[in-house]
Amino acid sequence: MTEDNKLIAERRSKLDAIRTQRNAYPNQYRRSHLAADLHDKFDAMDKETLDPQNIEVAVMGRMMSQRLFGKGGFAVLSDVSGAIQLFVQLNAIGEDVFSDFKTWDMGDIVYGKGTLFKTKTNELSVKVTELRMVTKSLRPLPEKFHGLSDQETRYRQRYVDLIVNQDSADVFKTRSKMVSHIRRYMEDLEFLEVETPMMHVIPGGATAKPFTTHHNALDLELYLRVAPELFLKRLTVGGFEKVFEINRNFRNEGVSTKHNPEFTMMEFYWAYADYNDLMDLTEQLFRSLAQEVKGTEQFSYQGHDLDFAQPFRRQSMASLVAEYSDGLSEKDCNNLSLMQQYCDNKGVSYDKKWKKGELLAELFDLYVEENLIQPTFVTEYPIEISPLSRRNDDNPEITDRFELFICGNEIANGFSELNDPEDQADRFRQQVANLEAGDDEAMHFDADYIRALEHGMPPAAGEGIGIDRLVMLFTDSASIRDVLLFPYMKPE
RNA sequence: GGGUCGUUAGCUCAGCUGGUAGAGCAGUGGACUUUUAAUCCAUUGGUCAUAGGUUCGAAUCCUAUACGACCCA
Repeated sequence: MTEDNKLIAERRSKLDAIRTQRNAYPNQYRRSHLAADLHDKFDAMDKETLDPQNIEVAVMGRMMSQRLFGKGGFAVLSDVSGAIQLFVQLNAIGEDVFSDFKTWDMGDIVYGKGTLFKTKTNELSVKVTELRMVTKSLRPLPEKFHGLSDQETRYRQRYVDLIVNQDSADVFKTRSKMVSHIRRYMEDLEFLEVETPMMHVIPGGATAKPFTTHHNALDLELYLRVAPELFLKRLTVGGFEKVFEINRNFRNEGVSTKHNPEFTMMEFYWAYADYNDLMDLTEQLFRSLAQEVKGTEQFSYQGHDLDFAQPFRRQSMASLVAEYSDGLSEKDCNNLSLMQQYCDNKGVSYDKKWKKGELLAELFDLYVEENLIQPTFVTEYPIEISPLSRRNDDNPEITDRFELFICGNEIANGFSELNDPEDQADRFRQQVANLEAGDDEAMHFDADYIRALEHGMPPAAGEGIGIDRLVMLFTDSASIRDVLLFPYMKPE
């Protein structure tokens, strides 16, 4: 990229000229209205009614277009709410200001004061009596018609993307609205919002590879958290019976259209509830989100029509594998050698060390996941892949756990919590064995967490909801990068 | 990690089987006091991602690298 091209040099010399005459970066100008306020109030009023009132307003924003002709011209200012047009006439502002105005560039930030009127084509505009550039833009904006479409530039220079692509700005406004709605929804249910550590001495709460960092003064290896789970559950021991946290997690894994190294989750824990209560809450939350964001419970994502008004399907993992694989029955899914035979026949590769739950999960990944378009709670997760979940009372091989899939994407993961300290210690030991066998996603032994459980954790259920993926769903975004203001990118 | 595609002016894009680099917008100069992708006339602007190679000659062919997009694991 040429840093000092001619366009920038020209703008810089205009700035230098301004500096010799006045403060080039003034901050005493104030607007009276946002663009959208003016449109809301006056768009409906006809010219004959509006013009004679001589309503005085002051607006500020980035100049996005300028159309000059002889002794007059129009400029469109864009502010956070929308855009408003200025009508600039030589007679009204004088020769000096007008000739100055003619040198301004797209992207300059401008203050305009004057009276409201409607143009011939009935567009609400400000007939300017006072005009001032408040910030010079030194870099040219992308062309106005095609905008900025280069994905890489959009992600790396999000500020430019936000200036020129209204769609992109709308995605992030929607994201903010969703997070705010979720927070309010949880508070209304009397969940308490808390913040727990991002830097962990013992990584835990999910099977995932952590980032490491180092505390200099303490000469201590620390891990960026992969999940807040174990801390939030300690809080239920402490008597906070309903807690939630909306915050960042960090996982040292691949980057894809569905994975960013740092991502946002809401996790919540609810004492005296079980995983069925979680599914009910989730379903209602998602419905109310759909109403809030979309205004309807029917909408589409990447060409798939979704209907959140229907009850979300709830189906066991084994029954889904039976449904989508070709030839395995639900009963077969409880038999390791039958599943291995099936894989051998189909040419599906697997690890001989896998237990039946692990192999079942693999088959689920392979055959089922991508087919789950309508919201589906997948239940009865095998114990082997659920080290923190409560064992089912009737079947010790499965846990009271679910994951929610929509359009083939995992959106949420929840379960009745394991609150038996001895069972939990056993499962940690199993994870440590996996870790020592080379599984770098396995969990560490967290002795303090066991100590907390030994004080007695109330029976509880907890869930994590991937906020980024949820935002993708509600903004019809194909890539997680489209819903992250500053997605991870390799250095330029 | 593997595969496919992409990278040309500030932006959006052309550029055929190798023969001196193009357009629109933006910019600059000029005309125009109700335009809205304003219009009209004139005009500036390039390390063709990077590094090698083939060739009399490379944006174009070959190799490697970087970054990105998409698909797969």
